[in-house]
Amino acid sequence: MPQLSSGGGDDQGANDEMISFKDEGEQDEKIQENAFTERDLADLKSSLVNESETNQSSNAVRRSQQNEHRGYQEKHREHLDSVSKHQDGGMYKTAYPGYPFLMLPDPYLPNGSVSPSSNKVSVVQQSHGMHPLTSLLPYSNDHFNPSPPHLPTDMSQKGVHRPQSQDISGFYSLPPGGVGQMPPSMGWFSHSLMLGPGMHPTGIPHPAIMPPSGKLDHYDRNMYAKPHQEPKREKEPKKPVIKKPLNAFMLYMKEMRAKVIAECTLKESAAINQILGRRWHALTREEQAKYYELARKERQLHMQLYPSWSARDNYVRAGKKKRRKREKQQDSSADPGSPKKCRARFGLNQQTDWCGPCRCVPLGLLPLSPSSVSAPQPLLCSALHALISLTCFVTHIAPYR
DNA sequence: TTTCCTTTGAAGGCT
DNA sequence: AGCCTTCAAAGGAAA
Repeated sequence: MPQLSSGGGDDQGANDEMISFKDEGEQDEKIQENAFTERDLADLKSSLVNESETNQSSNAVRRSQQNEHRGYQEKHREHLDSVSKHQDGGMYKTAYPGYPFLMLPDPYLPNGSVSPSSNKVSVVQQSHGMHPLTSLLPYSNDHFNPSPPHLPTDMSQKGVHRPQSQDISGFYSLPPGGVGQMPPSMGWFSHSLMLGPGMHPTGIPHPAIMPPSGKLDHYDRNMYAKPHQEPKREKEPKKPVIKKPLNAFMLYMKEMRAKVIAECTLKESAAINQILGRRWHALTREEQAKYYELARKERQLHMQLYPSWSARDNYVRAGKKKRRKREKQQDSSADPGSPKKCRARFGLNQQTDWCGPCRCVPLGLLPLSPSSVSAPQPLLCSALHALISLTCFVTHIAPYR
């Protein structure tokens, strides 16, 4: 992972982003060619720009929380400034002044996430005595403890997912509602920078560690306990799963999903993701840069916490999926009217297909399923697509040109 | 209960 | 180097 080879603010990471931006530039051109109207763009941009205002006005509870945060933020600003200097030459302070306090949900916690636009904002969590600020930070530090009983001092100690530590087990004996339940959020800086001197970040359980079930509810505090400490367990705890760090788009999705759901009254994630994908392309580079930078920090912290982790570790379904894909390809080669081929044949973009993103005609209504489209039917499919595309253009695209 | 859908980006493997 | 595959999140739908 070359982009992580150096400490914060590494040039390699910047290069990566330059590449990304180059791609984005190409994508911007694509967008202009595609069916994105100026009105769409304006709406999207204005909505993005005004998001914070909207959030504030629409969520009194959160506003009060933010007021509460302010003092805490200022309290920590000096600390964070020094952090910025160490990690990024203070870039966050200058480029993204509020960065560490971005209300991004935890990228690793499926249940405890908190987002500015999310309706999952948990007042309950804060009522448990947690400082509200903690919900604003991008990482979880479920096991944050200002005075942990056993501080691992061995800097060579690696990934916390290894069930080797009585050191770690101490973090799980925190009472419910205490700091041990601090939800999503302590950011990339938290482990290494907020736990006090002597605390190595890799000595702390991390939210990226997920139980095999993927549900944090089932997160067992004894997961890391030595076997002899828990002599009688009906089942041997399975190896916890360390999730991939979220990329820029995933972070953006997490933040914006609730907003899109509210705006579009859609619930189907696939449709929402299509919209979010289009909005992502509509973002300016500066707006995207915020998420690229967050993602870079995610990767950096993830690598610090789990140096030996590989994305390959989670390729559990590889064999299964490969097999299925091969079978599908075989089916599709036998069936010239498969959806993908059909769409490709008639020049409908797989990603921006009008039938999909605008949802004016559910794809499911099209005769595109392999079972229903056979060799002689592409003509019908073509005609339908032409009709649908025309209708879609007239109703959704043309009026805004 | 499990898998699919749908998006973008990162990473790893293969050619 | 370029391509392909998988997985990150999300939750309803389908199998």
